[in-house]
Amino acid sequence: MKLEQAAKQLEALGNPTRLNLYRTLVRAGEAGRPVGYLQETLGIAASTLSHHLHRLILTGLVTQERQATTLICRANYPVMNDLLGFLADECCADAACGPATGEAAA
Amino acid sequence: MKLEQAAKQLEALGNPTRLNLYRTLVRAGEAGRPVGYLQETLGIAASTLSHHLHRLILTGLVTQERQATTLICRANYPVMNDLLGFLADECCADAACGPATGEAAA
DNA sequence: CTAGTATTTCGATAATCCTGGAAATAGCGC
DNA sequence: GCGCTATTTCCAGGATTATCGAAATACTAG
Repeated sequence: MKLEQAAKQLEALGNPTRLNLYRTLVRAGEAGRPVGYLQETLGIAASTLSHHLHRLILTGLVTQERQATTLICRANYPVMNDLLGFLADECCADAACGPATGEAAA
Repeated sequence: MKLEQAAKQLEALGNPTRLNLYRTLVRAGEAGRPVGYLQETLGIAASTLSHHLHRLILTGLVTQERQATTLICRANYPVMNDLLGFLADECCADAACGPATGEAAA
């Protein structure tokens, strides 16, 4: 069920620490960021970061790639877009959707 | 901080029951849906529904309006759009937002 | 192989959440 | 006011989460 999947992703983003982490990665773009850098930036314990990262990876929101001893983390844009699409899905079927109405019609 | 607010809203949506509930309301559009109807549709205890509803209301995602003895619930579209905007915010600053690739902003 | 750095896993604690039943409250119609 | 339905609040139990420090693992460089 798609709803279950979406709920898991939303839950993953629904923690300030993880949301912050995820946004950092989104900002970083394709370049991604090494775990160590993230740990310093966010100022949390390495184990805590690893835990959160793991969660984001499980939901598919983030991917990792090894570069020597360093692990590079990247936001998974397609997954994010999918999630946004899921939320906006039935929204604009109704005119009340607000300013950004173009989506549904187009 | 906006991030805290966004995290709370995402957390609110990050529960299958609540996400289902919220989507039902999003689908319902401006007409909204009475609490009783939602309870039957979702098939959960009234107290549980009330609890979840309360949470969605606290985060601003849902509003309520009294109609005699019945309470009508509605999705708050502007808030939803705000949240979607927050997520997509830095995303499309990078070409990677689409199918894949693009280059890093850094 | 050895030393060294980067990252994860383990273990443990405090906090929070989800769920439902029972009781309380809100508003309507008579 | 009284009875009735709709909804919420109170209470409790079991499950999950967030966080960290310490120990273990992964990989590179020499």
